[in-house]
Amino acid sequence: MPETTQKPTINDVARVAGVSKKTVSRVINQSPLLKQATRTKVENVILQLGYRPNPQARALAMGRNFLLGLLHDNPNAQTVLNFQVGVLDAIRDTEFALVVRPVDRRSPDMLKDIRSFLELQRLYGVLLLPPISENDDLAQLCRDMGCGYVRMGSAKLDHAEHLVQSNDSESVESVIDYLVEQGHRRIAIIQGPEGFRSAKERFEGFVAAMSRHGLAVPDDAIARGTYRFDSGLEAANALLGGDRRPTAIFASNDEMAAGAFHAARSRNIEVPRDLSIVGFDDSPIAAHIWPPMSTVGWPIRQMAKAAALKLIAPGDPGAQQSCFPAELVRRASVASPPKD
Amino acid sequence: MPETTQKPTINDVARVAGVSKKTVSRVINQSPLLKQATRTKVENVILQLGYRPNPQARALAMGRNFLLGLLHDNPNAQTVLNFQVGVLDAIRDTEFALVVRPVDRRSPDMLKDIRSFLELQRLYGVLLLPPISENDDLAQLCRDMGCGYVRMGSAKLDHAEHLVQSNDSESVESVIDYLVEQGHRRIAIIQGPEGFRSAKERFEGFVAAMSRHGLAVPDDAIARGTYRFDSGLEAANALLGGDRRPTAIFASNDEMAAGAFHAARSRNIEVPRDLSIVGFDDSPIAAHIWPPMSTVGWPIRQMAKAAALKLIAPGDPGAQQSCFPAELVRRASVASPPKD
DNA sequence: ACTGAAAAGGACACCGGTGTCAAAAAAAGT
DNA sequence: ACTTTTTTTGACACCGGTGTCCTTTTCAGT
Repeated sequence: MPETTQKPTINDVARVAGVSKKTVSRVINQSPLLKQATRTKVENVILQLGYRPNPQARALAMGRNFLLGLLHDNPNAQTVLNFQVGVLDAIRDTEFALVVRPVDRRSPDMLKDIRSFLELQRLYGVLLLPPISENDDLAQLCRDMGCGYVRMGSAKLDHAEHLVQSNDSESVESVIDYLVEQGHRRIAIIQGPEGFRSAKERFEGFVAAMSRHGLAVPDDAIARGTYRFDSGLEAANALLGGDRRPTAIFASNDEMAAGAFHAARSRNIEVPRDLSIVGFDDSPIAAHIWPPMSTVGWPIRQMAKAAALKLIAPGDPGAQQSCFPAELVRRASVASPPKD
Repeated sequence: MPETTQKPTINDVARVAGVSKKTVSRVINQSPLLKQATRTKVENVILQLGYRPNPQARALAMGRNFLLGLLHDNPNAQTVLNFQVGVLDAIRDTEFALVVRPVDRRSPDMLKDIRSFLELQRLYGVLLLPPISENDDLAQLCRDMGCGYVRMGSAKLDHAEHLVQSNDSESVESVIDYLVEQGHRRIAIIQGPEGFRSAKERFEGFVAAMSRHGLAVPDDAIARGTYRFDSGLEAANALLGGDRRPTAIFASNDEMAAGAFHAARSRNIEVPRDLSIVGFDDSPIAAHIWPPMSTVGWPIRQMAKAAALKLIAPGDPGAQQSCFPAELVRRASVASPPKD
C-alpha cells in the first residue's frame, strides 16, 4: 500500500487501476473513445481512492483556469450578491470557483485592466453584469482572448449563448397597466441615466404602455436620474413641483424610488394616499421602506445560474433559457388616485 | 528574435538575459541570494519583454494558488460587497485574485464543504466574515490545511495577525452616551441573536454605558432579534407594548432598526419626536429610510484591505492595524425625549 | 483463418514555474 | 599564490495534469 496521507494523484489512480495516466485523463474528461469496461474500472478506483483532479495542474496543461469571473461595476449590492449566490448554485460540486472583480467603467483604463486580468488569470469565462455588460468592446475583448462570456442585460445584446436577459420593457408595461387600472392618468417617470440600456428599455416600456392607453406623456412628467438615491429625490422634487402634479410615479429603480418617497414626505404628500410610487429591482429597501414599495422583481439567482451554466455546461437544460420574466411585486405604495 | 505574439515565459526571459530560468525565478521571488548586478539585468529583461509569471504554473509548483478566498454567510449585502471592494484595493496590481464562497452556517456539512473547497483550490488564504469568523473550528481547519486566514470580528477572537476587529462595545457606549446627553433615560435595546459575538459585544457596551450612567435596564427594555428586519419589527412591538415605554431604542443592526421604524409607525409613534432610534452598520437603508437613521458605521473597506494585506504582505505597514474604530453617524432619528 | 480498418490504450514530451543539490565564482585566510 | 569558505548560479527532476502520435486490440469483411 503506497497510500500515504497525501492526496492521490492521477498516477496513483493509474497504477492502482493498471492503466496509463492518459487513460485516467480520458475518463476524467469524458472522452468517448473508451471501452465501457475500462471506464468503469477506472471510475471505481477513482471513487475508492477519493481522487479529485488537481485544478491547478489542469489549468497549466490546458491553458485555461477553472475559474469563472464576475465583472461588475457596483450596481446595487444586493443584485451583485444575489448573482454570486446564483452562480454558486451552478458551480457547487464542480471544480469551478468564482472570482469577482469590481471594475470602474469610468476609468479610461478599464479595458486595459480587464485584458491584463484575463491574460493573467486565464479565466474559463466571465459574467458581465449591467451596465458594463452593454459594452460591446468588452465582449469583443473576451472573444479575442478566447475567454467565454455571458452578458446579463435588459435587452437582446448578443446571441442567446452569450446572454441572459430580463424583459424589462414588458414588465414596465405591466406596471403602467396596473397603475391605470387603479385609476391613474397622470403618471410620471424617473428615467435611469443616459447610456444605460436598462434605462432605455424601461423608458420605452413606459412610453409604449402610456400610448397604448391613450395617455399623454408631457415633458414635465419625465425626469432623469442616475439610479442613485439622491437623484431620485431631486427628480421627484422636479416632478412634484409643477402645478398639475402626477398621481403616480414610476421610478426606474428602487433607490430612486426611495428618493421619491423622501421628496414626497418632505412636501407633505402622503404615499400612497396622495401619490403612488412604483420602483424597479425589488431590492431590500423596497420592502423595508414605509410604506412597503411595489416594485418589479427579477429572478437574479436563476439568471445567474443559467449564465454560469452557459459557460461551464452549455448543453445542460438549465443553460438553455435566455430570457427571464421580471414581475410586478405588489406592496403598499400604490392606491387609487385622490379625486380632485 | 524568437519573439512571437505569444506571452513570454520564464524561459524567454532566461534566454534573453543569458541566465538560467532558476535565476529568473529567484528574481521573481525576491530571493536575497542574488548579486545585485544579476538582479538588475534580469529585471530589465523582464520589463523589456513585459514578462509576467504564470500564476497557474506557480500554483502547481508551489502547491498553493494565488487566490484569496472570501467565506461568508450572507450577512448584509452591502457589507459583503464593500468588503470585496476593500480586498480589491489590496490586491489590485498583484497577481492575486479574489474568489468568493457563500456558505451556509446552518448546514451540518459546512466544515466538510469548506475543507473540500480548500483542498481543491489550495487557496493562499481566506478571509472570514462574521458570523462564521467566530467559529473556532473553522479557524483550526485553516491552520490544519496550511491555509492562511484572517477573521473579521467585533472582538479579540484571535492573534492580531489573524484578526481585524472593530470596537463595537465602545461605539455602542458612545451611542448610549449620546442618547443620555439628549435627555433619554428609558433606553431599550434590541439585541442580536444568541451566539453572535457581535451581538454580545454590542449588548455589553449597552449595559456598561447604562450602568455607568446609573440607569436601570429592566427586563422589558431588552428584546432579542435575529438581525433581520422582521425580528426588529416584532422586538420593537414588544418593547413599545408595555406601559412605560422607552423613549429611545438602540437596535443592534440597521435592518432591525428599520423594523423598529415600521413598528413605531404602525403604532402612530413618530420618530424622532416620540421615539429615538439608533441602528448599527450604516447600511444604505439607514440613509434611505425616513427619517434618516443615526447609526454606527465601521470602516469596512479599510478593514478588508488590512485583512487582505495581512495575508499577502504581512510586513506591509497597512497590514499592522488590527483594531478599527466604529463611529457614530448622526442623522435625524434622534431627538430629545418628549416631556411627560 | 486472414486482412484491413477502426477502436482503444499507452509512451513521452510539454505546460511554466519551483526545489534540490552540486558546480562555479567570488571572497577570505594563511 | 593556493586553499578554504562563502556566495551565486545552474542542471535537472518534479508539480499533476493534457496533447500528439504511435502501437496494440478488437472486430467486420471476405
